[in-house]
Amino acid sequence: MIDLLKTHIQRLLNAALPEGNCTVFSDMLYEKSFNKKDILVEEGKLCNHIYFITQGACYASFKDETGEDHAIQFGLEGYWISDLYSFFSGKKAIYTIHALENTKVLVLNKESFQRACDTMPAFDKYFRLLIQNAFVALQYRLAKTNSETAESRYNEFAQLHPHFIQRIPQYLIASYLGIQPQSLSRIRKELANKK
Amino acid sequence: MIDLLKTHIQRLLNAALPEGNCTVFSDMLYEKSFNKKDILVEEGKLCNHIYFITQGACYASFKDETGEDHAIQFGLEGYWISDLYSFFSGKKAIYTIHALENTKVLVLNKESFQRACDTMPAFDKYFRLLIQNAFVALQYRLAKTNSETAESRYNEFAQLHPHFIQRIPQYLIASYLGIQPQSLSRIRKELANKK
DNA sequence: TTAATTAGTTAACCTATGTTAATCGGCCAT
DNA sequence: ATGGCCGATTAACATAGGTTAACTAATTAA
Repeated sequence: MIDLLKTHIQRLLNAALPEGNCTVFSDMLYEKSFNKKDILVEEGKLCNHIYFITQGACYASFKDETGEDHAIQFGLEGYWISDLYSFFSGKKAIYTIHALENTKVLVLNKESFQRACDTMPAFDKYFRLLIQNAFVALQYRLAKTNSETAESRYNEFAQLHPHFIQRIPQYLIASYLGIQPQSLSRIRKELANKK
Repeated sequence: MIDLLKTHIQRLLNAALPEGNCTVFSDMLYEKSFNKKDILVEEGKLCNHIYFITQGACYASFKDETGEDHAIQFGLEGYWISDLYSFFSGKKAIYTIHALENTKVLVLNKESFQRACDTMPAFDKYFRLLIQNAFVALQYRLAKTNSETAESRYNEFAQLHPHFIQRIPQYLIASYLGIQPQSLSRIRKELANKK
């Protein structure tokens, strides 16, 4: 199992992984590479995998009724990304996941995920914590979306995710914040003037 | 264990609960009553419980920088409600939970929750499914918030949650949708005119 | 029962953000 | 190298939703 993932797990669990677990889990994973602009998961198809990004950058997007895409999640090295709706329910994906750069991921399929959770308590706990944290963060993000201006959301985003600001195109950050790229451009201009 | 909860669990698991589990779990729960306008969880205090509503209605709200409250979640009979940020992290709650009606809940504290998950696989799976579903639904809700008009969000909400429309005051529904009560009033008027 | 408070509605006006369109620079593909 | 795209910026104008304020209806408290 690649070091980045092992570190990630141990940091979240705040404990070392049993050596045996490491080996078993490693065998469940396989590496896969994508080129910039490749599709990792496509809306309308099944998504039976979750991806741990070891190199590169990705984003998940949602297509609205008018055909516009809206970014809902970004991932860089050390992030998991997937369409969890499809992964958990077995139904067709509602999001599309794109590679923003040449990207390498570790793939974990659903059967392995189940088996890891069933047979290794450390992994069960790890994935449980992951989704708990994701839920809590998402609820907070929605609360902010419903209560603050785009300017304030951009500031918070930039402060919380400086690495995203550097590597994700601005039109996607705008989309993630729920505004148009022109609006983000305007907001950034006003922020620059304020200083 | 009250029937409503047992049914809820069995429906989500799509399987009957072992009889022994039922008894053990029942002993972990205790019933608590709140009057209309009581506070179940208060922002800034610890929240070491999750509540299963057996009667009544509640909502969780978030206080923004200007002191305004924003509804982020509703619960009726058959819903769990809590400040999961505080519950999982042990830090101070960021939300306040209010009783909208005289309300009865089953209380599950953190130690019992842990023990139930550790000792009874059925409960482990149940709570895992709960939070998975909640995450997926929340992500979808955010996608809609970022891509649709208030009118469209209200329509979807009303269709998805007709029982909420009946029992939750309109100013809270507006807040949940991220708009002002006056705006929801205007939107409802326009919808009525369209027909 | 009435007074007082709270929820909902309406309307006039305001503002943040959307829309359209034009321009510019950088990058990719030939 | 160069032609064509794509992302970012800017500006003028449009609009959904916010704000303020008044009024009415419903609920609560006395």
